[in-house]
Amino acid sequence: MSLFFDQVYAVVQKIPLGNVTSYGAIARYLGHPRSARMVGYALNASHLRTDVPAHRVVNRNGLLSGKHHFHGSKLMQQLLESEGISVKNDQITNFKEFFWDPNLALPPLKI
DNA sequence: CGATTGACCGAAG
DNA sequence: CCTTCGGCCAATC
Repeated sequence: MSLFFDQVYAVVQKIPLGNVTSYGAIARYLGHPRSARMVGYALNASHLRTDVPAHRVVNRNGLLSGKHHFHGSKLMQQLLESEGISVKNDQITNFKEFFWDPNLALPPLKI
């Protein structure tokens, strides 16, 4: 199993309930600032894992870019709204307030 | 084995 | 403000 994928899952699991983060933020935290696509790819492979709240990960604009990959297109929005996050037109309102940056909240992996 | 494709991001024009 | 482009790396064709 790829270590990078596993790292992604570990970070996503640490996202506090009611907060969201972006693919790029996770990628940067893992030391791959320009491998945000790999984060998305990793989440695509997280279909089997129920312990990975992928709905809390959106793109840098707060847009639900991955909603199509959920069981239902509206499931992602419903999950976010159930956590107190408002979603309008596939976009998180006040995204900036709900944003959770692992680079600030978590201790750095490498010194 | 080369080409294409992603749940992306940032910089440049 | 909007569009274009390069980069990143794995999986699929």
